[in-house]
Amino acid sequence: MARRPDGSNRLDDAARAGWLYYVAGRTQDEIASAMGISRQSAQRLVSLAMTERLIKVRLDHPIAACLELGLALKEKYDLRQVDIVPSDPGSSSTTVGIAEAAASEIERWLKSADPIILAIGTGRTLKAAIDQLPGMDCPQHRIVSLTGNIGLDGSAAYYNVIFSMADAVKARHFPMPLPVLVSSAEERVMFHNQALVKSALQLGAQADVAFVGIGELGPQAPLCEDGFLARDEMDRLMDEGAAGEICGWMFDGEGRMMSGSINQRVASVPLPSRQTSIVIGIAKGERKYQAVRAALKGGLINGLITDEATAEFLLNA
Amino acid sequence: MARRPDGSNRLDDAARAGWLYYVAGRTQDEIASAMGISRQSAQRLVSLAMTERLIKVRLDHPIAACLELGLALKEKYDLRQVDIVPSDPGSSSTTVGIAEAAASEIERWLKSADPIILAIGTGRTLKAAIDQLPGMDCPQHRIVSLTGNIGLDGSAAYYNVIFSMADAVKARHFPMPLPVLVSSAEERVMFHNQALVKSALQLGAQADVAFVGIGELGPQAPLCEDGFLARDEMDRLMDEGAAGEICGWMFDGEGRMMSGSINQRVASVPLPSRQTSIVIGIAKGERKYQAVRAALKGGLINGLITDEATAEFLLNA
DNA sequence: CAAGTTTGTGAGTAATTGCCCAAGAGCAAG
DNA sequence: CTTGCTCTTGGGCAATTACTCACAAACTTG
Repeated sequence: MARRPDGSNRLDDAARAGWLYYVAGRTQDEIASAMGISRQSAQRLVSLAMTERLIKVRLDHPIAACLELGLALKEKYDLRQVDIVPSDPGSSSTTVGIAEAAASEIERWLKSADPIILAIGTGRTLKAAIDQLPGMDCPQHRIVSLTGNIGLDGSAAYYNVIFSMADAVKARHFPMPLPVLVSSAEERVMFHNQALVKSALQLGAQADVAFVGIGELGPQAPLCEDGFLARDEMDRLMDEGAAGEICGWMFDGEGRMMSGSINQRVASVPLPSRQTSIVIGIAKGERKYQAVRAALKGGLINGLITDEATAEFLLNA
Repeated sequence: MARRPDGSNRLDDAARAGWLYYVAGRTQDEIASAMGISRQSAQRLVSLAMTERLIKVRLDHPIAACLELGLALKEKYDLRQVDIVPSDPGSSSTTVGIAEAAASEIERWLKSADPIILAIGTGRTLKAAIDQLPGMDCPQHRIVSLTGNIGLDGSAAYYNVIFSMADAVKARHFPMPLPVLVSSAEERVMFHNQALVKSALQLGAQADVAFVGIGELGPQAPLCEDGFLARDEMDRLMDEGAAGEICGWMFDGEGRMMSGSINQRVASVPLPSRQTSIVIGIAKGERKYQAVRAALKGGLINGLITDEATAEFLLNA
C-alpha cells in the first residue's frame, strides 16, 4: 500500500473527491464511504480541490442583459469582441468573473488547429485568468509576452503570467526578460537588441490576438504597488494627465499615448496593430473605469472583457 | 431591463443566480436578497442552472478521465464497483497501478469491523496486489482461496497468494491444497471430499467479496507458463473458442463457461454468486483485453479494477 | 366562460455541509 | 527514549441547502 506522507497523493484524492462531488453529484457522506475516510476528511478534500483550483466552474449562458450591454458597447466603440459577465455587487474582487471569462476566451483561441501567435500582458487579472485555464496541449501555437517581468529592484517575482500559461497549455513561449520601465531610451535600445527580446518584439508585432490588462494610475495602482514605478514618477504622470496604462504604455484620458519621456522608457512590446490583430482588454471595477474608457476612446484595444457595472458606466459615460 | 414573459428570462435569472452561487461564491440567501426574490426561489434558480447545464464544472486532473471511464463502464456492464487507474504508456507491466488500487480496495474491505469472508484467486496480479497490503490485524475476517496452488508436476511453489495475504493481515485463512486442474471429474470429487477443501468450498460460496485475476489464453498464457495446463490442452481449448479463465474456469468470448470436459476437471471453488457477492476482476493490458471483455459480457464478474487503456477498449468494443 | 392542467411560490422540515475544538499521530530535536 | 511541535483526524454543532407539500396564478381546452 502506498503510504501518503507526500502531498501528491493527497491532491489525487482531492481530485477524486472533487470529481465525485461536483461532477458525479454525490454527497460528501457517499464520497467518504466510497473512499473509506470520514465525512470530515471528505469535506476537507472537496474543499481542497476547490482551493487548489482543481475544479473549474464556468457559466455558459449568454445572459440577456449582459449580451445587450455587450452589443451596445461593441457598436459604440467599434469593437471586434466583447464579453460581459454579471456583476457581483457584494464583492470587491477585481478578478472574479472576468478571469473565468478570459480563460474561456483564451481557450477558444488555443483550440484552433491552425497555429496562432497569442500575445499576453501581465498583472493580477491575467494571472487569475491563466489560473483558470485547463491543461491543454498546443504545440502548434506560440505565446509571446508583451511586457517585462522585472521590477525596479531587479526582482523577477511578479506574476509570471507567461510561464504559468505556457506550462498549462504546453506551447512554445517567448518571455521578455527585462524590466517594464528602463532608465532611458538608450537603455531600451540596448535591451531590445538582445536576441530573446528581439524575437519577442517580432512575434508581438505579428500576434493574432493579444490579451492585456488595463491598469489604472494613482497611488494605489498595481504598477506602483508591485514596484515597477516609483511613487514620485506616478505623481508626475498624474499631473500630466495620465489616465491608465496597458503593458506599461501610458495614455491620457482620451486614450492618446503620453508624449513625455515616460513612454520612451517603456521596454514592452508595442501593442499589436488594431488593424490586423485583436487586442482584448480585461478589466473591471470602479477604480479602472476611467482607464478603460480612455483605452476604448483611443482605440488602444478592440476587444473587451468586463463586468456589467463597468459596461454600464462605459455606455453612459 | 428587458421584460420577457417567456422562459428565456427565467433561464437568464438561473444563469445569473448560478453565476453568483458557483463563480462568485455567494450563499443562496445573499443571492435572494440581491435579486429580490425569496431564498427558495433562489435555490430553485441555482438548481435549474445545474440541471439545464448552464454551469459547467470540470476537473483538471488526470484522475478525472479515469473516473469518467469508470462511471461509463459501470453503467455499460452493470457493475457494482469499478476502479480505473491511469495508464502508463511507457510501461509494459501488467500489474503496476492496478496492484496498488487492488490493495487499497482489499484494505478497505478488511477495515470493516464486521467479520467478512474474503475470497481470493491467484496469479501474478493478485500476488503483486497483496504485496502492497500494509500490515493489519484482522482476526475477525476469514480469507479463503478460490483455487489450488499445485502445478502439474506436483510443485506448490506458485504465487502463494493466500498465505502471503493471511500473513500480512493476520486473518484466519483457508487454502486449497490441490491442483488447479485434476485429471478427471472423479478425481475432483475425491479432492473435494477432503475436509480442508470442503470448508474452503463452503466458505467460498458465502464470500462477501472475491478478488480474482483474469487470465488470457494462448501459448504465453500464465496458466501454461506456470505449468498448470499442458500446451496441447491449451491448443485444443483455443480451437474450441475459449477466450479466458478465472481461477481456472474457462469461458468463451461471450463469457459463457466452456462446456467441454475441461471445466469438469477444474478443482477450484465455483465463483461466488454475483447476486449475493461482489466479484472483482483485476486485470489490465492488451493481451487480456478479450478475456476481460468476455468476463464482463458473461457477467462472471461484477466489479473491475483496470487501467485507462483497457477501460477504453472495454467501452468501445 | 368554466374546468382542468401546468407552473411557480412560500413555508416547513430533513439532509447536507462548513467550521471549531480536542485528541492523536508523526516527526525532529534533545 | 522523551519532549515539544505540527499536522491531521473525527465529533459536535450551527449554518446552509434540498426537498415536500399545499396553494395560487396563468394557461389550455372544451
